[in-house]
Amino acid sequence: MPVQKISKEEILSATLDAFRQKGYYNTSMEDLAQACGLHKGSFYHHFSSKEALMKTILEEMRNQLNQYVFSIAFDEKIAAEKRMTKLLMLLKTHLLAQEGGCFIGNTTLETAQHIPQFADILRGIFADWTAALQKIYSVRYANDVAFSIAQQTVMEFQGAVMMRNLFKDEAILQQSYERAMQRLVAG
Amino acid sequence: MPVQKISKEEILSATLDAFRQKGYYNTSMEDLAQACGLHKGSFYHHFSSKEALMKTILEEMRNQLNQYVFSIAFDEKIAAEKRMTKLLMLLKTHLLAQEGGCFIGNTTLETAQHIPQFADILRGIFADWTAALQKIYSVRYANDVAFSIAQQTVMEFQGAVMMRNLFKDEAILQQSYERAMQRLVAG
DNA sequence: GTCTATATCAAGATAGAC
DNA sequence: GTCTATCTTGATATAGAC
Repeated sequence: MPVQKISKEEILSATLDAFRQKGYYNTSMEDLAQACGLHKGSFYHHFSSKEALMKTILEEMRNQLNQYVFSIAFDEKIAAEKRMTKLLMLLKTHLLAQEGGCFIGNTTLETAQHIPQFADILRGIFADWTAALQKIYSVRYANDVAFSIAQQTVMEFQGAVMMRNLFKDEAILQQSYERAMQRLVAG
Repeated sequence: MPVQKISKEEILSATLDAFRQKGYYNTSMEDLAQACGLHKGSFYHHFSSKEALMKTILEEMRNQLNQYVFSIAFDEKIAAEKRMTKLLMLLKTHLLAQEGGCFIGNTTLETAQHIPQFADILRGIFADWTAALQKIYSVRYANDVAFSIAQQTVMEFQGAVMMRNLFKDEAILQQSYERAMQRLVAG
């Protein structure tokens, strides 16, 4: 009898990396299977389709971000600046691990226009993200202003990741982090 | 003898729209041919491959942007605020016409990591774009600061287009335009 | 649960008639 | 220059042995 080569969590992690590096449409089921050390046929035992896999990854990503990253914003025992630093650092760990761009941003641009299932989850992630930053910025600004600045920080992050990858210049991302922080302490 | 159904310019324009709406990998040669009112086989008479077509579109886009959009930034006879308004308005016309996101941003995220030919042109476009905004911001800031703010404006634009499309909210883009302007007049 | 083999289909690309 | 027909490849997905 065959041995279990890989767990569900490992599959989600390995295929997430594959998608991050090559994008949704340009990653084949063959690529995904190989990333898991499986043969193509075996992969279908775990996920019935590429779309089903991606949907699971997106839902899992949303849960992880809420549980481990965005939750920090609401911990009022910690100073706002500290919360911001921590949140920005963790965003990097969760969204920019390994090579490739921001998985959430890439997937949004590639699929949100024509795969409503994905768009719904992605909207949820961006809404949670914005709400978390809004919570932090709200120590300095009225709620509506804080929301607007939070949105700006999210947008700038997305653009910064793109430019960082295109120009291979880590400083671009770093500067956008500093601006996010300045809006909190200087503003 | 058959009639010329479509000119090179018309092909570039029609296929640009197709790519904008469905992305690079998710747009087939069949899609591209149909967008031109041609049959698949006929399309190869004009372009030898999808990659060759996209490369031509990107080069043409770079020329058009320089000629009709970015050039405005260097016209010192016009007031800086006026130049900014005009440039932002024209960016919309050239990059966000019709449905779909920002053609340049989408193509960058989808292809720049693994198609160096495209990455080179895209880097050129973003460099020109940043230099144009830097020129305008330089009426108020030292050159290095102006560069940094220009970069920020580009990144925010990219993120704003993404969020606008995801949330179907035109105001998101409008707000980022206003911030780009405020950095020039308030700062 | 994983493997090999295969069915099915769409995509990129070419050939030759008109 | 455009058409139809076809080749070839690669991708999604399934079947059945182990």
